[in-house]
Amino acid sequence: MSDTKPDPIAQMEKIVSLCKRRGFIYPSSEIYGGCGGVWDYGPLGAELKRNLREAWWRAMTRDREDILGLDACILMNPAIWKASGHVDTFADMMRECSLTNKRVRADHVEPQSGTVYIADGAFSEEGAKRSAEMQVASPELLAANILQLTNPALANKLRERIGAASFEVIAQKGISLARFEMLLPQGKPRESAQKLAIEFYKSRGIPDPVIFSEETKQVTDSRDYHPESGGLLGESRPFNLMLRTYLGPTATEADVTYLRPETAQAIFAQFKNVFDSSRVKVPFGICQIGKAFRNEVTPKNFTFRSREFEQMELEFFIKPDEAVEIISGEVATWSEGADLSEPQANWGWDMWHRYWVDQRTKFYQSIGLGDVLEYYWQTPADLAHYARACVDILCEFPFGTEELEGIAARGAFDLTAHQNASTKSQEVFDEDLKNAAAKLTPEQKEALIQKRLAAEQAKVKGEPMPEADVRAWFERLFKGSYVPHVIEPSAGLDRMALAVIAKAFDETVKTDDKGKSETITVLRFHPRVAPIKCGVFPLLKNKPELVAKAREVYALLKTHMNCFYDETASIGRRYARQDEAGTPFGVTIDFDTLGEKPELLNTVTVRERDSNAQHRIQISDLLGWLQARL
RNA sequence: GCGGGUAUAGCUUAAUGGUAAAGCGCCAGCCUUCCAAGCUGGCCACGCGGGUUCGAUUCCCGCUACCCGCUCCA
Repeated sequence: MSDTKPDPIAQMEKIVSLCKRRGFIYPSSEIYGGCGGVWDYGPLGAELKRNLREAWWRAMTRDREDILGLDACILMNPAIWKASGHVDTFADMMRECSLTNKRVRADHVEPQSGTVYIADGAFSEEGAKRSAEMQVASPELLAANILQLTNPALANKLRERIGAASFEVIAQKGISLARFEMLLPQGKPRESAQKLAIEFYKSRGIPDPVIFSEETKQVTDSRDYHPESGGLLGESRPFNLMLRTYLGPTATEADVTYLRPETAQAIFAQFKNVFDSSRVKVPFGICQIGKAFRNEVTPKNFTFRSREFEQMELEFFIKPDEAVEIISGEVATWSEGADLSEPQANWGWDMWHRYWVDQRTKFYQSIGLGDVLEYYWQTPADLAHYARACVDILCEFPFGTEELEGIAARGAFDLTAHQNASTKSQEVFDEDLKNAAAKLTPEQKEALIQKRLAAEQAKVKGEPMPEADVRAWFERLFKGSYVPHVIEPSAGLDRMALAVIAKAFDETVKTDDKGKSETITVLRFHPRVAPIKCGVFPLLKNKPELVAKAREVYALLKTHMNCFYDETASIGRRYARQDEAGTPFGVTIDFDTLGEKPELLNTVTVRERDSNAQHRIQISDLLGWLQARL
């Protein structure tokens, strides 16, 4: 492995290039000029993704007894997105601040009064001088600049003739015609706005801005300025990161629905069906893998943030801490060094949350990402009001350390929201709880209620639950009924695939005897996720016995794992090809296999990608040998 | 969404106002007894649209995509 930190941009370019060259990832719709923020997986990428998907699914479902799978549709009743809050947050008319680009809901701007400062543009002193000197090289620039300075009326005519966009392009080298307008904050002098205006024009590429003309005006009860920054707000326009579509032939507004922006809501919406049809008890989980869509403003970093992506989400439903306390007499909370290996009946949400962070970490270790992980524990200020805790599992990419997975403790927020919106109960009945609660004295019950009331008062975010609601909730609880709480590990499959590729990517420069050096690229995938597990090669192509034997070995292996047969070019080249595809093992059939040395009859060479080590293995042992290492 | 940059073969690059060169790769053949050997032959490109021009891959404009920075990320 290389020790030096490579240039991150060059590193990403190499990875993108390799991905295309070897058939991992291609730009979508490339022959038509592409499609922004969408990427397709080629043959190797599809295998890699499938391996990751299957590893996750196996870890969640088959390796456990307490998690069930679900495969819900991308299209759902739009009421789900209303209930989840997605529509409300993003379907409104939004206005964007011209200074800070912050967005506010158009109907949330309170009327404001005060002094407005306006600057009509600025030019660069140095730039103006320079363009005067450069008149031969750039007469249009000079013309535009001089016109702006000396004859704004004529400049406007020029702008009309060639169009604002062209004019802007010509003039922008030394001049910005952008309008700066802001409402002065109460008690701030005009100079503070001038300072901001200078910064504003600097950010538009003018290093030493001189403002053309300034004016001030008084406004009363205006809704056109950002409540915090004071910046002029742009036109209001609909803003929603959800992709809209129409469900039904008429395609009217009444038929609008959305491509899901996350898979999680389907799990909540189907919670009762799964619970009622599966004979499970809380705690248990429902997991799902599927596509989700977000109309991202800025897709970036290759596949890291795309508009269509695949999520792998688990909703793990647990008892509210109060229920745990009633049943077990105590609630275990996390402390450093706590044993997280086996879930316990007395675990509170905190322990479950830690448990899932631990479980997910083990998963990442099992696919070879263990040593590039970092964790970010959201502070109370970061957290959404309904969330109790959230940890981001981050991974080191060439472009930075970015989120792979979020593990949130969301309380009963989601199921409660759907219960309220749908008017269908999302409660479960817990007989143990009912029986335990029946043994409580009224004083003990009241103590539990008081404890909760105090906790509500101590909340950092959100309104405390009214006492009457708290008492009603406990009444249901004492009868054994509650809406389960949830821990949500939510991972992005495409990000995971990119992380695996970036982690595996390795380049070394090799110099041969003649002093000729070349760059060797190897994808050091963990064998478990490698798209091709094993290459099968006859040592030489023009010896029919070798080819026939190699085809035989290939046939033996290919029904058990993804193998690749290759007989062209030299054996070294074939190894190199597979190195670049990340294939961990290569099997070579040589003359000894055919019995040139009788003691080696029916043995093959297995070559390991990472060490170049070679092992002589009996063909009859080969499958087992390989499977033990995958 | 804003600002800056880039766009030539599968990949990496070159040259040019008169239709494009190379390396690597890939394919076929020969050869080759284990880490990108060699020989022969072959395939494949100026992102899209418009303008200027006798002629545009080259100059100009627009679009699209990607990269960088800002913004956003429920």
